[in-house]
Amino acid sequence: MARAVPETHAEILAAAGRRFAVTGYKGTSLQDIAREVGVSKATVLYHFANKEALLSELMAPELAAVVELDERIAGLGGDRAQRVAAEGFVDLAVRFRRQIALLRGEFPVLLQQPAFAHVQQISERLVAAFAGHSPHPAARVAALVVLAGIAETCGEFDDLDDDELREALLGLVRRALVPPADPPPPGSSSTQDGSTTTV
Amino acid sequence: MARAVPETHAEILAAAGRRFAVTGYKGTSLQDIAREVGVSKATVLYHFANKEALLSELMAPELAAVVELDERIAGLGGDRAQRVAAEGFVDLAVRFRRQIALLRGEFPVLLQQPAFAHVQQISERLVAAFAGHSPHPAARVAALVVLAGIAETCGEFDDLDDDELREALLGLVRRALVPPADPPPPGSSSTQDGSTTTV
DNA sequence: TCAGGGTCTGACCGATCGGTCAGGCATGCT
DNA sequence: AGCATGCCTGACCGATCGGTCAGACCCTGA
Repeated sequence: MARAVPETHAEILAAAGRRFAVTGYKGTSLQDIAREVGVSKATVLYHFANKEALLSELMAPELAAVVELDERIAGLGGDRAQRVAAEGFVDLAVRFRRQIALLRGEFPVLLQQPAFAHVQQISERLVAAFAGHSPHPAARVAALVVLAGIAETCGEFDDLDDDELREALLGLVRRALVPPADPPPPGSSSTQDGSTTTV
Repeated sequence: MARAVPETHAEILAAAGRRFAVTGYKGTSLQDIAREVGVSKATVLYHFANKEALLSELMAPELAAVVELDERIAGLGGDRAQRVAAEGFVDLAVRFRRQIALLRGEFPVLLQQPAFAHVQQISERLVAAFAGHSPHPAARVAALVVLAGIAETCGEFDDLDDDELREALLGLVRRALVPPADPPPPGSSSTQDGSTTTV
């Protein structure tokens, strides 16, 4: 009531971000968002075509950054692709950790929605780059686990500043990922492949 | 139609598992489950008090295993706790990867439900054990990322058999987690702490 | 033959969801 | 003064949700 300047659009966006972060996308109703802003649900739908439009406008900067990282990786060979992907992804995770946090546990749902259709393919390419384009189980498992783990948890470290978190994540990635180097000999399945990581 | 033996209970449970795995807990309706079995929704609610009862009966064995792991870790010091937790958790992840997969992206929601209330505390203790009870950011970040990453993705490696997956996960955990050993000197924030992991 | 319990069902309930719509109310231009 | 436009609203829509309930259909044991 008595809204000086029609900044309602931005207020709705901010409220949606806050609610999504707490109760998730599917778990947040337009009514919830409207209540938090202090307007009617119809007003939310006056400013945004539908619920999904709200989400994609909220995620636009992050989406653009991911697309840009994907383009930077495209065409790079195993070794360089892995390094660029790892450092680029850690950077995104740190910069956007608040926004990523609000997708907690909703990646599967969101990737199915039209606005995020191509993100599915991008994330697959990212995982492949993390694995250094290696088909070896150890490389693939490490790549997916680390990537998903970072995406899922980067918003939880409120007590760390950006530099501390980046440092910790980069260290983890360097230790965890297996170098693409020369593919291990097939046949023997349980070779103890020691340590030697360091991206 | 023409149900020889009343194995409906088990069929509903199995169908619920399948549906939850695809569309998630919140994204699956009792109607969906009933349709898959070929019975009415009322039948589902005849065999199970409510939707949550369905989930907790579905997860009973996994829950028991996690509780048992938690008890095994209790009272162990940093070094031993980390090794036991890591190997125990990897073992659970491999054994129950199908069941864990059906919780994809629903851990936050599920942990809030009464039937899973104490799992929240258990998982916190597990993360602490993964970090070797170390407060160092590198240890905490590695612990949470790896644990969440494994939980989130262990159901995705359909092409790997149990031994292959266990091998890959154990390798990853040994590389990624930082040993609790002697706590690093506070003050300097950006020490390159090399490699040397091996749980 | 009949009673009773286990199994299953359609019809129904209140709540909530995302979304639509006609209209109210200011403001500013002509 | 009259009119258009932007912003906002309450009332309403059909769909779907989890859950309830009275009764129908078997099978079994007395």
